[in-house]
Amino acid sequence: MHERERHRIILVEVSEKPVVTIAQLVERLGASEATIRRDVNFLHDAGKLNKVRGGAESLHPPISTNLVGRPFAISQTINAQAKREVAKAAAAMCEDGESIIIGGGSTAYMMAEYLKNRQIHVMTNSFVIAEYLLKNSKCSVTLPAGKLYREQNLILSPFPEDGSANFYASKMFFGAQGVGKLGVMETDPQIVQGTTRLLQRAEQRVLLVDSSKFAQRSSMIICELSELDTVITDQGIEPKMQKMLEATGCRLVIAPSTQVQ
Amino acid sequence: MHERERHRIILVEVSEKPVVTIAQLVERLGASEATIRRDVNFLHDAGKLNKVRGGAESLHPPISTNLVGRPFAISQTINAQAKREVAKAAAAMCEDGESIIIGGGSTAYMMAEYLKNRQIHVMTNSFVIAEYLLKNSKCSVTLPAGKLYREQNLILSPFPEDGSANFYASKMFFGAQGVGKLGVMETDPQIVQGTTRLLQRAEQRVLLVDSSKFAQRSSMIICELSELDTVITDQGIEPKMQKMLEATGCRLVIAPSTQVQ
DNA sequence: TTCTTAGCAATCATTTTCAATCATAAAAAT
DNA sequence: ATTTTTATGATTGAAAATGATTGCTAAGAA
Repeated sequence: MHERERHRIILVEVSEKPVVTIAQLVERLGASEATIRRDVNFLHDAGKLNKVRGGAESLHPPISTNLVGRPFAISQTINAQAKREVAKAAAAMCEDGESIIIGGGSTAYMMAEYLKNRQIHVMTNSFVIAEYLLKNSKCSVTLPAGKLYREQNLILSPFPEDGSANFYASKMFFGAQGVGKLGVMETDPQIVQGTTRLLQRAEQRVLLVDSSKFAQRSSMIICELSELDTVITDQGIEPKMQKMLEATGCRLVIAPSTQVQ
Repeated sequence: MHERERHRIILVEVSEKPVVTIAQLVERLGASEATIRRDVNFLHDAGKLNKVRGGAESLHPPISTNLVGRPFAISQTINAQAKREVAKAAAAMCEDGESIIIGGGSTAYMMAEYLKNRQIHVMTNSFVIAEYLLKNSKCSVTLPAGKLYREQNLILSPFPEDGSANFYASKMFFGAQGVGKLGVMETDPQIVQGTTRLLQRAEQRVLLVDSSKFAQRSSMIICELSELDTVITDQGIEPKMQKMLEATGCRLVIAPSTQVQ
């Protein structure tokens, strides 16, 4: 196996687990311990991962270890690296002093990490985002009214007068279950309702989806593609899908890869 | 198991339970007692958790503070104990399936601990109560809309349409800065506004104050004593104050002392 | 109070991990 | 074809982590 190939696999392993041991990597890659150590040292020097005694860990350790909803905890780990790149690009679109809305979804959640050292007015219906920003940032945080759903970690309300009507944001960032020609899709009708209500409070709508979401379909449409201002995704997006998005008139941002190719 | 992995798991355990013992962690992690102690010491030095005799507890305002062996002033300790007794008596007033509102204040906050194993519909403008109930109980949790204030850990909104209008509760439990002949008092006008708005959504109003609050005064009146249905306090209340309260027609509950004499 | 037990830090032996070194094999350059 | 460079694997002494033991202290019970 080639050196680059090993590096690539090591980074994937590291981004998916909080920590991998040298022994695990030896097993996974079939190389000697010495080689793995050299690889880990190299990637560490290159700033691609964090070396710890006994193995390596991600540069971005899971920000909230005390996640409540299992489904949420799981969805956070798949495609973690791509999601992080997307989230980083999204955070870069914000300026200090700006007012933004962040919706649910694990990609949007990762934005919180990149807003840590910023001063932004954030409205969110995601309880974990609120919790993280409250404890780790200087951002001001505003919540809509509603019931707290454990599985999705979202605040949702069946009533239209949920207090979000007084909020205005220049941008809203949100994730989704799937994206197709017909629009942006979610599974739960309550999530759709909560998201669309927030969407009306924002001037620009920015969709955050890792490229795997273009293959996903779901049952309920949040909004049409033409209603979006920007879509941020990772480099895995197919040219066909890229063309389709651009045809709808929305700006497509492909987050730069932070991985070794 | 890897060191980082242990640290991560310990932090999860600590954030999920009010207090976790060394023995529990030994069991959970399969490492020796010495190692666990070293880990706990490390995390303590790193400021990630609070070390207590026999184990570790969360850094964030632990609902159940270990009374023994704390360098707090004795009066403070007694106050905490009194608050806990009051909170326990308050929780005993609730029945499963009931809808209640819990306001801010440290006494009300302690109620959360006693609602852990209950099934109650709770609306609260206290972020920490919401967080605790979401993670540790089966209660359903509903929030009003508003901005999150870090110092008070409260959700407050200047707008009347904050989403609480659709909620109804049989009882509202709330604390206060001080209590006098003129009524229940608080310092911050925003807190007064938020509390009074919630008070209107409840059938019965239950005030939770440890007896030291009868000596306190403050600048803004939340409501008059005659508007209260019940006042719960501890055994430290003076007979004079007791008479005054009973004269207003509200029920006075003196929480039984749980302290060993 | 005094006694008993549980918790804790310090110590030491053992095991694991690590970086440096060397030797070999593969690849590249001459 | 030969030399040079590079990558890999094995070895080794040092450093770090772990687990068991011990003596001490604090908490709780009698």
